[in-house]
Amino acid sequence: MNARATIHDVAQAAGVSVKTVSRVLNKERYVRDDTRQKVEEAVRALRFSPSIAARALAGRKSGQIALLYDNHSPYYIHQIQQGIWEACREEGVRLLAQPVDIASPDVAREVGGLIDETHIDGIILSSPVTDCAAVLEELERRAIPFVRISPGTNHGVTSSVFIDDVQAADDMTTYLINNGHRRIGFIIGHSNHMASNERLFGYRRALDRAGIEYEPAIVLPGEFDFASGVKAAEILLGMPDRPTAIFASNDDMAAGVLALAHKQGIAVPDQLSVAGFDDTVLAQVVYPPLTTVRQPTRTLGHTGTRLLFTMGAGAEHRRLPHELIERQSTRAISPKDVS
Amino acid sequence: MNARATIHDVAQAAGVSVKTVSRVLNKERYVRDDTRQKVEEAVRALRFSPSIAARALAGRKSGQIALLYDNHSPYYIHQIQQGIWEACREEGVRLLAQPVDIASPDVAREVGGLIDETHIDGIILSSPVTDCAAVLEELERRAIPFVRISPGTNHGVTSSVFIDDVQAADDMTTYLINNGHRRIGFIIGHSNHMASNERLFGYRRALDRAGIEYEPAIVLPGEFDFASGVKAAEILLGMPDRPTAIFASNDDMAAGVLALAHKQGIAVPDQLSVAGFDDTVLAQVVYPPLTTVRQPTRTLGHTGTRLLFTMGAGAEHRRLPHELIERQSTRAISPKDVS
DNA sequence: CTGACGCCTGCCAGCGCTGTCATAAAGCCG
DNA sequence: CGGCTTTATGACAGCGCTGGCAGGCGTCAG
Repeated sequence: MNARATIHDVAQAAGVSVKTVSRVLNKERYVRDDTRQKVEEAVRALRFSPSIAARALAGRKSGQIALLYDNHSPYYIHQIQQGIWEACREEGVRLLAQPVDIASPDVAREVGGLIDETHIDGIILSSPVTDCAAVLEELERRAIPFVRISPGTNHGVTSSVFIDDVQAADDMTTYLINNGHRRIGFIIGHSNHMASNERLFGYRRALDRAGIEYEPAIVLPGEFDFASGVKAAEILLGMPDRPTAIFASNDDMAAGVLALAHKQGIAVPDQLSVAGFDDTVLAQVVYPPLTTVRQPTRTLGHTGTRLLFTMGAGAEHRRLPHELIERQSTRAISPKDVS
Repeated sequence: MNARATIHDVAQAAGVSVKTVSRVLNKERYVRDDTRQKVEEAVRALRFSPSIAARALAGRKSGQIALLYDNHSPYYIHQIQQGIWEACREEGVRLLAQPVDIASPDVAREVGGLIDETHIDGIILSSPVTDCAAVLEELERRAIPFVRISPGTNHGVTSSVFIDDVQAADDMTTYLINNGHRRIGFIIGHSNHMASNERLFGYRRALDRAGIEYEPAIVLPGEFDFASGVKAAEILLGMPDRPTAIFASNDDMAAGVLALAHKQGIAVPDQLSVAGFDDTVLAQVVYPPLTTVRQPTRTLGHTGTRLLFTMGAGAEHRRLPHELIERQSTRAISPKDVS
């Protein structure tokens, strides 16, 4: 009752050899149906769960994968994680969530240590770890399968899942333009996320197409967090001729803009339109709820994990659809509204 | 270079036996200083990381602990996790974060499976898993050490960390009363969190002490999430004689109240004071920033983990201080303000 | 000088599984 | 029916580490 059951106990209970139990557990071929059933019954009766440790030691795989992240938006990584977990559960695989510091000189060693210690047989990288050269190198040296979620760079040999950040930012910018906005402030994301550049590029592309001149003065750097959104907003809203709309590269920064607008008594969306990106829970929690680009975070995690499990078939790059979500933080203006 | 280094490689490189290497790795006594240094050098040179799997299999401990959670506030568990991770890193222990569903009839089996599979040597329970009878029973049957973060019930044999929820809610209510509020709406937390009752109790205690009658009509159930905050607010703010203040049992629900107030054009804090609980990041992200009770989440996680590591010394129950954080969502009213 | 004891190190078994190989039974073909 | 392949099962070694034990050496009291 107290001591854990081992494969030997199961074998004895089922009247077969340990190897046969092992075969059943690993769904191998060449086990007669009635044998399989006997074993399965014994497993249930003894509440047997195979030791990952013993498995990892004896075999080639451990049934564990790891998620590496260095992302400061809890909502974002929470949702990614959720999707990964679901996929893992379907597959009976355990997940190790591991935060890393991609700026640290020891990242590679740490990731290497993680692999050696835990015998994980696959890794999921979330942005911005996806583009950390030291980590990628280490993973390749060890020839461990991995997939990347929202990577910024292309990579032939390994799978990835992502959305079209350029097009998404273009869509949002175009939406604002179609709503009559001509001066649209933009807050760039954290410089270590490749997506930041792509979103900026999409913004510029939409502007270009509409024949609106790009104004560097109303394009400010940010770091994907609330505080940097406030900071950028302080500059943008302090301008004598302030933009009529602000498009922030993620929801956290958009929330910062909203907060400052409230504080300064600028009505959103009546006097200022604000748009975000990601559609994390945050977008609906602030007031007014944010018009934003919905990124299917959960699905990104889920799909990425599935790709990892089916890696044998070669690298696959899957683009998932994004969606513009119109809420109450943006409004159409007529040209005469512009001061 | 490619194949992982084993303890044998290290032993050979250092010119000692594997057992001696093992002694150095485990900081055992009885190793000469120069031997220790030779070994440590070899470890560094070979970039050796001991296999957790082999350790777990051979020895009594695996150097892994798990965090069990079933909490839908990403900010909250993120911060708890943060604290735990720091403590783990100090100790060279790996953390497995595991979501569970305490309402599922299989929780116990799942937790048991986790223990069997991973050989973890300790568990941290976060609320509300802290009070899930099935889980507690399973853990006790297996005699695995665990600590509880913010448990609702007392438990002699195992350590815990918590804040005084009753006092904290009392403090906040008293603060509102001292600001002239007499009709204070209250939104209860999720019924499966013991803290919910305690906060309600603190609210009532403060009311009692001030000689204010308890009005069941303005005390509504919630579920610790944004949506339930909105729902409760719809009722409270729809009353002909609505409360002048609303105290929500956590920040997520307070954010819901804020959102509805905005939508209905009720100015916060001028026409309505709103208070939250937890002081997660969310409290500063909404507008106006929430007056709330700061719970030292990170420290709760860190302290809990330390208690787990030092469990041998017997169970310890540690109460951490809370703090009332005054921001802009509350305001004093004079009696005549009341309609 | 001897014995007792503390310090340091190495040998070996074995943790709970899977891989490899051997072997037996069953199916198939002309 | 003999020789072939396919299916089904078991024996056994060994993954990388630690626990238990044996044993050598130095120190110190008697």
